[in-house]
Amino acid sequence: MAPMPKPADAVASSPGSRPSALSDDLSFLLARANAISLAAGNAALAAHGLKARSYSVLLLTTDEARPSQRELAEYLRLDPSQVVSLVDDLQSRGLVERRPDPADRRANVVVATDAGRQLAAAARETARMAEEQVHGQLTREERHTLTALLRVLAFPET
Amino acid sequence: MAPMPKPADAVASSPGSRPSALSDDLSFLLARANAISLAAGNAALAAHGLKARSYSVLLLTTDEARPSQRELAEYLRLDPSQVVSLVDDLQSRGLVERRPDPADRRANVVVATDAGRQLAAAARETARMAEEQVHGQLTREERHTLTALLRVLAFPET
DNA sequence: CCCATATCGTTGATATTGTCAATCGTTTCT
DNA sequence: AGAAACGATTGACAATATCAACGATATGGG
Repeated sequence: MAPMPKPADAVASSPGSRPSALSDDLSFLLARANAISLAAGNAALAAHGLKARSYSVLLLTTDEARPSQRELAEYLRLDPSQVVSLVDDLQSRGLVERRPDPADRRANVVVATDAGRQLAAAARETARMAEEQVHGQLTREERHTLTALLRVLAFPET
Repeated sequence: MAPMPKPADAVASSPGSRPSALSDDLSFLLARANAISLAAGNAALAAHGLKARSYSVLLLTTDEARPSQRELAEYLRLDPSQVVSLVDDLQSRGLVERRPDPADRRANVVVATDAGRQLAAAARETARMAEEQVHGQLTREERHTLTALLRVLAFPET
């Protein structure tokens, strides 16, 4: 059982093939991998009239947690005003509803409608397949490792 | 020697603490981790009058590989027209030069000036420290693993 | 209880970034 | 040589990000 995946390295010096200045920079790799993943996701979700953004909002509103807009903004790292637009759009399509938070009348709880849940389920399937293609080079175990490591960066303790 | 880092999972059901719908979605974690990393990088690099974008361009032009603008665009996943703007900016500040590619008169090779190299070195230090803060939760070995895995996603074979 | 202060959602203005088509000069293919 | 492809550039436009301000509530201290 190999602890270190070690996927085909030895990138040392194919001359001129790939600039090396950033090739081991975690931030850069993060940016590039994200760009690729995002492009694939958007392309796939377009079939449902969604983008990565609207998809993630929709999916979160199917959750038990019943997030408020502020919570959505924080979780997705968006400005609250962007969440307004996203929810406006989803709501206008009948996929989502704004409900007053009984505990705090300033806040809106956003919750998916039946249609929203239905679309979310379909889109989730599509997204899953798109990811499969993007992450296909990794074994299941590698993906688990990657997920765990990314979670540390994505949700820092301090 | 623990093969799997396994950083504090069991996120099963702390009620209301964190929406779970996306918490194990690789694409989402990628996006969020990148957003955090990018924000930290931009904040740090601002001290040098740079952003993540301009920094990465500048850094690549200090490389031996002497990238053309097209190569920069491809590597950074930018539209060629965006590279024009970035190089324009750096050039107007005397950090970078456009040189005709002797092998192809259509192409420009972009190369850092002495001032550019000097700034790049300083900025690199700054960036390194900023990353240290972002990735501080990971051990050195975990970072290596993460880098290797991300490289597979960032530079797919097929 | 009342006031000062903070929060949530919203709007609007503005900047930054992303995307696309068209063009010029050059290269490549046949 | 001529046709097609390519690199850089420009310009137009869409999408996204960032910020300040506001009305409606909440909250905490006096």
